[in-house]
Amino acid sequence: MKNKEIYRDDNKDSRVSLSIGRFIMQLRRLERSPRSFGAAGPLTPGEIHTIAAIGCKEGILMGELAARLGVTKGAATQMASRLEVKGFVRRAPDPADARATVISLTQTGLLAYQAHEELHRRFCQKISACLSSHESEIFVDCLDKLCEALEE
Amino acid sequence: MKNKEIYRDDNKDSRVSLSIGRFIMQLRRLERSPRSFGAAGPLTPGEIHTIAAIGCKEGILMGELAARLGVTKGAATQMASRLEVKGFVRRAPDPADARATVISLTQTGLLAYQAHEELHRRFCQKISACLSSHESEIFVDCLDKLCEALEE
DNA sequence: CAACTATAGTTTATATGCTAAACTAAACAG
DNA sequence: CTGTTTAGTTTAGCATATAAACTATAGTTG
Repeated sequence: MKNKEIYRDDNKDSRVSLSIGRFIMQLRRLERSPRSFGAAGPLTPGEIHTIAAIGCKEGILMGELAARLGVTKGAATQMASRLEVKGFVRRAPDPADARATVISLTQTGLLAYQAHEELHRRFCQKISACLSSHESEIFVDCLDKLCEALEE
Repeated sequence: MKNKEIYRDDNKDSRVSLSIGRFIMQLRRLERSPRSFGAAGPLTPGEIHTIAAIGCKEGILMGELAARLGVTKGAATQMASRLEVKGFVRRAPDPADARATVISLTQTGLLAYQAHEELHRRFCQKISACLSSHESEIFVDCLDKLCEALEE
């Protein structure tokens, strides 16, 4: 009886961990492929994530961008440079602090940003179609708990 | 009233999408740092994942390894080469098919594998401590649903 | 005020983790 | 037997970072 209980616990946890593993694989798959956003031509995952982060906040500074993306300032600078060359963003000195750089989207960048937002909206709709309110709540709760657990 | 309903729906879905986003950031953070497994010295995420995939199945073929990891055969070969140089795996021709290569763990590789398994066990216990049976069930269900949705 | 420290961003070199393409040898099909 | 497919390997290149070194600016202290 007691043994059976332990068995069930183990089974439950590896079911969860298996599903998490699959979810992660799926996320990885999605994260790997360049795709088109608007009329902007193909953009790598990193590029569109950066555009999205810039589009979220008017007049973001380079250091803020780095923080938002969770990368080093060097990485953010390199990506911003690349997107500037491609015509998606503009860099300008910050009037309030001569050391700082303000990054903004060009018209092309804005198109890409908007296309990404639309995709995001579609994703949210998909979630809506899949999960009930109750499920969503529990899912968010579990995922947040998992994130906390992963902190250690 | 109807408008309010839509508002609530949007809020629900962006809660989910926000949590997923956070989860992804956390995964990224974890995926970036080499760590020690057993007495094996530091191993990159890719290395330990490959060791884990090899350890899972006795006498895995290179193509199977690639499939399991969700990468190209070329990528699998390169990683196996690297791990062979480091002494974690062995490569041998498959007796059943001269084109094929069988990959197995060395003693060092096995130590790393076992250490990773122990970590995995700890993770499962952590999940156990965090989530009730009911939560787990719903969580798994949601994850599986989202995986399917993400296929498109 | 000057000297020192901290900070923002940039640049460079390097590592990790892939992919595609080209190639070789073996297996399979007709 | 010939032609096609398949397994693995190798090479070149790309994406996405990091650390370190650097320059210029801002802040702090005496």
